[in-house]
Amino acid sequence: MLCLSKKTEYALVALAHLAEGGRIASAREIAHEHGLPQALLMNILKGLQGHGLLASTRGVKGGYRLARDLAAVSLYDFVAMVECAAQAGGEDCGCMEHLAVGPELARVAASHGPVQALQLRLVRFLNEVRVADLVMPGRRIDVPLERLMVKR
Amino acid sequence: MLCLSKKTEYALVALAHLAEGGRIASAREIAHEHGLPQALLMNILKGLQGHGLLASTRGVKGGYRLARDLAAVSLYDFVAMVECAAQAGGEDCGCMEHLAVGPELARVAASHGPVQALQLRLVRFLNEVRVADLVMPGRRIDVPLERLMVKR
DNA sequence: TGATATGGTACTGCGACGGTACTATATTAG
DNA sequence: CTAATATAGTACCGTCGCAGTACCATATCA
Repeated sequence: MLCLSKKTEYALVALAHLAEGGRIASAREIAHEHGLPQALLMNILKGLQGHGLLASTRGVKGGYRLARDLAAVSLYDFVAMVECAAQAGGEDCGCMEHLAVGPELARVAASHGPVQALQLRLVRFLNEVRVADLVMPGRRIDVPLERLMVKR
Repeated sequence: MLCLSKKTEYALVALAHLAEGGRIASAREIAHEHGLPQALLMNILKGLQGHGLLASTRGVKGGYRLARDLAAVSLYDFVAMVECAAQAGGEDCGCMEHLAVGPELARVAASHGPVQALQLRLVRFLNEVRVADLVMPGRRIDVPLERLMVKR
């Protein structure tokens, strides 16, 4: 139902890097500094740019910088952006459509299934946590050696 | 980092079924009643039995029944049991070892990485929610037609 | 003894994830 | 103008875990 992958992990590290000082940084710089696979990170950042979370500048002194206030971005939105980076086209790539939000939430809660109950809690959690709560200037950035995973 | 799969979903439905009246029920009965794949559900229930969440009785009038108070089981424990059902042997199959709990939590929080911050929130969430909060007698049980999923 | 049920184990198809490669385009420096 | 750097876009691939199946052993009830 919920899958937070390495992409999310990498994206989070990159965001922390960018948030620290608000400066512009290239994918290569970020990747090398934190030991992330460069090519993969580039793809992830491309996706985040397509979703409007990052702004990009091409060319020699180019790179990525934050385009939105991280305090205004919920974990829900973030996961949606990262995990659905593939389809950069539309706003809503639909990969989180099953997790009802907003007006749908009431409808879901009313159906009262155990799965729906979990869904409800999950969405609430994801909406409450802001990316800024996780990624804050001054935090120590490091990538865990082992995967922080429940299973896989 | 976190992966709630169909197994979790099915297990939740089964638990709801068993909680409703506290009666014994066979895997076949549960599977047929809620349209779950029978063979798969059997495997899942076997796993939960191995972890002590369910008690089983063989034979004609046999089946599964709850063995623990669901109000005492956190979502964290539950996910660990379901997702790690494969290794029924030991208590701790280790698949959630990366998500620090208890005394480890402080250590994790101190390291202050963005990933650790997320980890912290996640573990808190998983520990706060009790299975009984999701699975309650009287709830309507139904399996969603579409997968309630964030991605996969 | 036969039917029903779990226990255990082994197997499999498929798709997503993690990661790579290549080409095009834009920007800066010399 | 050219070389270097950087993103944009797209296509590609290997591996691995999930979802699901199958089979045999064992226990219980009628």
